[in-house]
Amino acid sequence: MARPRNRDYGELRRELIDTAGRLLAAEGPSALSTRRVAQRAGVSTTAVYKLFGDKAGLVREMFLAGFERLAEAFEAVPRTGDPLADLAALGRAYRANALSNPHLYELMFGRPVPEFEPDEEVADLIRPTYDALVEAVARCVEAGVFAPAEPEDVALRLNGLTHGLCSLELRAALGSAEEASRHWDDAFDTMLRGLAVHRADSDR
Amino acid sequence: MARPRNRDYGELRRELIDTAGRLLAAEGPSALSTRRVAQRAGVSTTAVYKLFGDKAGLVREMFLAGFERLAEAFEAVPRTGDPLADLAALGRAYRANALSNPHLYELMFGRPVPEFEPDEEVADLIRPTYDALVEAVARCVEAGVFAPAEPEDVALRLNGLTHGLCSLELRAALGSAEEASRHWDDAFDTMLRGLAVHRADSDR
DNA sequence: CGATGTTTTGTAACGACGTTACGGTACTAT
DNA sequence: ATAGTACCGTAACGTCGTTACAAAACATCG
Repeated sequence: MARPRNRDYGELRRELIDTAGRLLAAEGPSALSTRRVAQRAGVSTTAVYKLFGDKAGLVREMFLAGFERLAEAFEAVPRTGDPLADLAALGRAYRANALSNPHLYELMFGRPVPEFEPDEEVADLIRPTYDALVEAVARCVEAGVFAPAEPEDVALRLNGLTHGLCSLELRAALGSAEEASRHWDDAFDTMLRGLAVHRADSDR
Repeated sequence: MARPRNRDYGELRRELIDTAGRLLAAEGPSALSTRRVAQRAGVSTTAVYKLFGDKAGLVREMFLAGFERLAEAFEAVPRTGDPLADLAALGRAYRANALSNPHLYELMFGRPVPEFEPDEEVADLIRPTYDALVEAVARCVEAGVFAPAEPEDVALRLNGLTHGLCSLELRAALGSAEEASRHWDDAFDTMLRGLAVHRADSDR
């Protein structure tokens, strides 16, 4: 004697997340309000709270959607016989993803929305994406392209550099697109040269 | 027939900026409201608007105060005969400044307050601090410690890495303080080795 | 089919925010 | 003393996140 069956909310969920993403991209973080998202999707604000609990819940889903996109971009990177080239391709994929979803990137790796802070569960969902990087580094070490080192440590260094460059580029601190590409290439060259096995080490 | 003399507002300005900084550090970006800042300083919200125009004006001053602190930290780094050591010391000063003023750092290099975006004038005030880095790099190149390169380009690479590492550490992604220090040292070692003149280049 | 009880949802409200209009207060120059 | 201007606090407007409440929708049971 009740109404136990919930309707399928998957569609509305996706629609709201999508709407929120477009709103964020179009008008920036200050436009991302539950009211406006609901209004754009043609539902009441209550619906948002029913589905996501609060604004942080909505932002959390956007956050996860962003990581899904990044994971897809990583999976699209082929695994060739050249581990160094694969690693560089991962870096390019990371950069391209950041540039084509700047606001989502800020959401994922900046701190623009004070309502939401990633928790333990979210961290677990993110880890596999990071592991792809670690694994690419491990292949470089195994192939003898890199000097022996802990892949996790090297991945962290590369991640630091990559995130820093993304951050600078999104702030337009890398100049034009061509200049930026040059900076990326140079920075990666430098870092990879530092990681490589070089004769000087064995000479001393 | 008037009241032309303006009182000296310097004190109240500093007090408000300071109060806002402490509020930001204590309770995060969401607590940074003109109302609360004014209340803490014991004045009316109108005073804030009188002195800073709007909230963005206040945030702008906080932003500049943060850069002043960073500039002071940079100036405290001595200029020894070892340009490489000086460069590393600059990196450590940057890191220490970020860690001791995390919210201010977010304000300066993240994007937590959507109300304020640095303009041209602010960029000019910041440049000298960045130039200190460029100059330190130039000394390394001149001394023959680094392979010949444009100091601006190399500085950008180092800035990218440094900012990326700060960003990761502020997100607690670098582990304990000791682990983080090790990561910093390793990352800088790697990058600096990549920038150094090494025998392998001339051997080929 | 209709009654029932739960789920869903829109309306309206609360408190806090940024911002500003307004009116009173304080003070200087005459 | 008075007039006129700078200053400042109060209160308001619109918007925000969030929630209480009541109406509506609907699956189950008689």
